[in-house]
Amino acid sequence: MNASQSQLRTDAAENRARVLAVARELFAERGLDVPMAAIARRAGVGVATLYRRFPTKEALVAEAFTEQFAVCQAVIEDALADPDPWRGFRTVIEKVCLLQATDRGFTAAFVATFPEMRSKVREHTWHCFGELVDRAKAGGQLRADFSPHDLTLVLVANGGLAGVPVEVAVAASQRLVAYLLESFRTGTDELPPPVPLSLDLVLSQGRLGTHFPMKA
Amino acid sequence: MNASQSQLRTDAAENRARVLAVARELFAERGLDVPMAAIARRAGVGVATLYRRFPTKEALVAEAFTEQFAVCQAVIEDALADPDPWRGFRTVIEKVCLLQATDRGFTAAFVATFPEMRSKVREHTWHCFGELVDRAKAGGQLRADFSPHDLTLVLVANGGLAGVPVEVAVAASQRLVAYLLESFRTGTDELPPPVPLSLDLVLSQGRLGTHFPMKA
DNA sequence: TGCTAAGTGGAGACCCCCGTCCACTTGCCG
DNA sequence: CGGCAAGTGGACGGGGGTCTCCACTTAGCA
Repeated sequence: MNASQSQLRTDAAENRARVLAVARELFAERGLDVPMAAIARRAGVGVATLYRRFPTKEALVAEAFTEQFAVCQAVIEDALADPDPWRGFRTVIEKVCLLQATDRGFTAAFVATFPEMRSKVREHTWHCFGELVDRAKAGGQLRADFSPHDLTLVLVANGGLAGVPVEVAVAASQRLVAYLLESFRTGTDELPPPVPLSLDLVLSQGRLGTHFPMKA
Repeated sequence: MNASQSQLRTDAAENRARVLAVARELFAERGLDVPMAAIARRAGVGVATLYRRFPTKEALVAEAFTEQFAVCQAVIEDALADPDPWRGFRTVIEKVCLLQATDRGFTAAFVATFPEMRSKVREHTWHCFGELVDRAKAGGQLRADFSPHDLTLVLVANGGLAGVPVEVAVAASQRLVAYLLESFRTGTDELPPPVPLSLDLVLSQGRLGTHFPMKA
């Protein structure tokens, strides 16, 4: 897992770890647009050290968020193991949205690094979620016209909360999610057709203009 | 209304108008972070001309969006005139969200300039919406625990769509809004308490970190 | 303990953006 | 049609970001 760390000198390994910790902290607090210099300063190292360990800012971001993404994946797989498909479905959305609301950099990092992830992994996760959706529909608790793309929709909408203070964002996210889940479950009205808001589409834009100021 | 324009030389007035048009276009397409130089180039003028007419980028943004904000206000007031309070309520949300989805700069401009608006106007608009909410509740079509702050929640969530290509954003926004309206109307489940996501709170942060890259 | 390769920090190259300044051009009134 | 105030464009100052370079320090093996 950490072949890179094992051949590092011990002090270097410590620095690397501290940098990563600080990066996660700052990204969560302030979003991805914190300057590399700020991370370096807070970690008590020079900028060069950052760039020695992570060739680019994007690489640092990717490394800083792999943990969170792994959590997301685990959340989905756990949900599949749940005998109650609706509870599984609901939990996935709740947990992922909570993660997103808690960490200001989450959405942008997701957009910036997800395309890089081995597409096997992406497809697998996506497939699992599809499975979950199907089961929940079969159980009759999820509306039949729910589309898996609606997950992306939820993510994007919930991502709009980045930018309000975290405590507020969490509460707001919970209320938003509650509203949406209610529609997903009890809904009977006709909806506009599901939007093929595929992840790929959202991600494709590279950096997304106004929205995800991760530079490039 | 245009005391400023009337004493402009005719060529200058034309330039001013063209700049404004181009600004609206680019802000809508790419968000507020288009460089002033880009606007100048596309308008066929030099940067100095921009700064001669608009002391600062923020001023240009404000001017470019006053129209849209006036529309929003009109939408709310029209809705109050509607005899069917639920239809009024629904229409407000639909129209405002459509506006927002159509224009990439909308959300950021709103955040950047709304605090500047004469607070009389803000309060009035806000008051009107509250009225609308009360009526819709009295009519029994809007769930009793809907909070006017939920409007902000909708705006923020829908604002998350800035950053996807416009056509997609519009369709996605429509579906999102449909989901939410369904909850607002038919909802019966208990929700987490309404979040005091007041406009002021959202706006207070000055520039909102990752999310609203309007510089300052 | 001494030597060396690994590690380090900070200056600075490079780029992009906002906003200013000033020498030049041009509409328009008399 | 001539003169001047209004208008103009592009170079430039200042700031802030990413990433590089290089002279110096230090861990850790023999």
